[in-house]
Amino acid sequence: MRQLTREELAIDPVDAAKLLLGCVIETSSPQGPVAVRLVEVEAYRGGDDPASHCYRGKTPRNEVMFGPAGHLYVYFVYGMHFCANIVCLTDGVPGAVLLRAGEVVEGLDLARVRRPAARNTHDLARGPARLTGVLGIDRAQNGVDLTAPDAEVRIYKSDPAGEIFAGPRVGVAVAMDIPWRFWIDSPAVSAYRRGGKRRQPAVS
DNA sequence: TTACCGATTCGCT
DNA sequence: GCGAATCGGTAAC
Repeated sequence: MRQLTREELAIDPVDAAKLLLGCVIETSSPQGPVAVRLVEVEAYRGGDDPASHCYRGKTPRNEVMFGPAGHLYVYFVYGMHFCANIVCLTDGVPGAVLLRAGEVVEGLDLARVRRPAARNTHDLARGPARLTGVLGIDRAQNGVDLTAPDAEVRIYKSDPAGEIFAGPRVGVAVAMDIPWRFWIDSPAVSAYRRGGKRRQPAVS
């Protein structure tokens, strides 16, 4: 298992999303390491993607997405959760891959301590905010270079992902016809929810 | 300056 | 299956 390089991640977000499936993201902390094998991701691309945070241009919040590929972009949602993205800037077009779900492969005990609400092992990192939860990622890790050998958060290439499935992104109302969500077979893949209104209205 | 709402999760029914 | 918790960015006034 070797660390991914910045060059490998400086590609189109859709290709980066497929590349990252099956890869392992690991965090170091005083309490110990936790590593997660990615089983579900989503691609976001600036310019032509209205759902992307960088669609409307550079702001202090999203400036990391306009920087070098291979860095971590962390943002705060719903007043209580963090979501993590891997930047994959190409040809000046900002893009990122949202880490949606994974399987804990190292630091299981610490992961359980960080997420006591999880019913079982597969629930620990099933969902973007849960994934940042087990890894201990918050605003402090925004902008970390995942390709640096001594970074507190790192990304490793692991076994080939196998068959890759695709579908519309979760919680996103626009571009529903474009399958920018990718996952591999795993019990840790999160449940699909349609975007737009709070909840999908009953079809009657 | 203010109001609205989101790349969500959890607990209760 | 449904609604609350909770706050920063964005757009409108």
